[in-house]
Amino acid sequence: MAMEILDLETFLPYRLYHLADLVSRDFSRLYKDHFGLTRPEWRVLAGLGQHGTMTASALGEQSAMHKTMVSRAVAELERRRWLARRQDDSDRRLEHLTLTKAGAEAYRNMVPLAKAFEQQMLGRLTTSEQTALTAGLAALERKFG
Amino acid sequence: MAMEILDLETFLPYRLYHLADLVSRDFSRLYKDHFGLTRPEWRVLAGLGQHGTMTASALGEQSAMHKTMVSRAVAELERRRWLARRQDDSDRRLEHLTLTKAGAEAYRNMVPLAKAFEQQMLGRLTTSEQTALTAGLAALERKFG
DNA sequence: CCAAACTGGTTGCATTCGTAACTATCTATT
DNA sequence: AATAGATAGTTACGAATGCAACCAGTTTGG
Repeated sequence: MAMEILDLETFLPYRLYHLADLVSRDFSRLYKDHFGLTRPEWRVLAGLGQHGTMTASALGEQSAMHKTMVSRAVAELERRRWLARRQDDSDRRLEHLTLTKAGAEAYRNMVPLAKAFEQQMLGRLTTSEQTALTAGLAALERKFG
Repeated sequence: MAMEILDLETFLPYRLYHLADLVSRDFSRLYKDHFGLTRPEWRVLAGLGQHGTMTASALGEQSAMHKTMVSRAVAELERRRWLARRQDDSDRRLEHLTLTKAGAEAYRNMVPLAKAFEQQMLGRLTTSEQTALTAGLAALERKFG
């Protein structure tokens, strides 16, 4: 077969996707097994924990989620009483979302686990590998994001 | 709120996933719009184009796909007459898959598009950024894959 | 040999997710 | 004001995916 070949293993989009899938699958056990959260729910929790109060659209922008996913994740976390909604006074389309005590508590428990996961991940790399990785990702983000 | 904060934007699993999602979504237009393929179908095409003849399990391993996805993608490509199955003589559970003329033709058309995409992606980065990126990804792959 | 365990591949079912259409509200133009 | 166009968020539906159960064929150990 005298045709030009594409080597899948070294093809950048494939490598990225595959790695992200592996890591994400691994990480998801943290919030799935320990807290029974889906990925969108975890992201909403993370967003509100980090920023205090946000609207659904702001959440969507910050964590790169489609508004339908935000909507469903918020509904579920509200059902659990992990967050509360408050209507905006001047614009009644807007809802300000905040973690409840229980939600903040869950966030507080989650953060060290997440950081430990990341550390364990980076810990497997040498310092120069870590630098290369973050520099490379940052470069891609600058051009893509 | 005096709690430890996790910064989502710089959290490695999130960054990886988000970038991969952006790139993959962008790249998928190539095989979706031009050839009407799904991602699993594209990967099967790529695997067979690269390796000539493979079994379904080999495809699954090479391209990190669940065997159900391989099975469905193979069925669809067979329906299109882009690949053909041949039973193994000594082990009748095995099927050897090969691209047909039409499948090879599609592959031949696809490869330059994929390479151009990758080049365009890398082209936005400086040489040292490219080196950093591939080194960083390779390091992660060594420890994770 | 023959039952038990294993492997390649398919199918049914439940979950996840994205697109598009919808409701309600707000803004801008006239 | 009144209407047209935008925006926040929800919902309904379809497509993609994963898990588990399954079938057919093969290997292994008594």
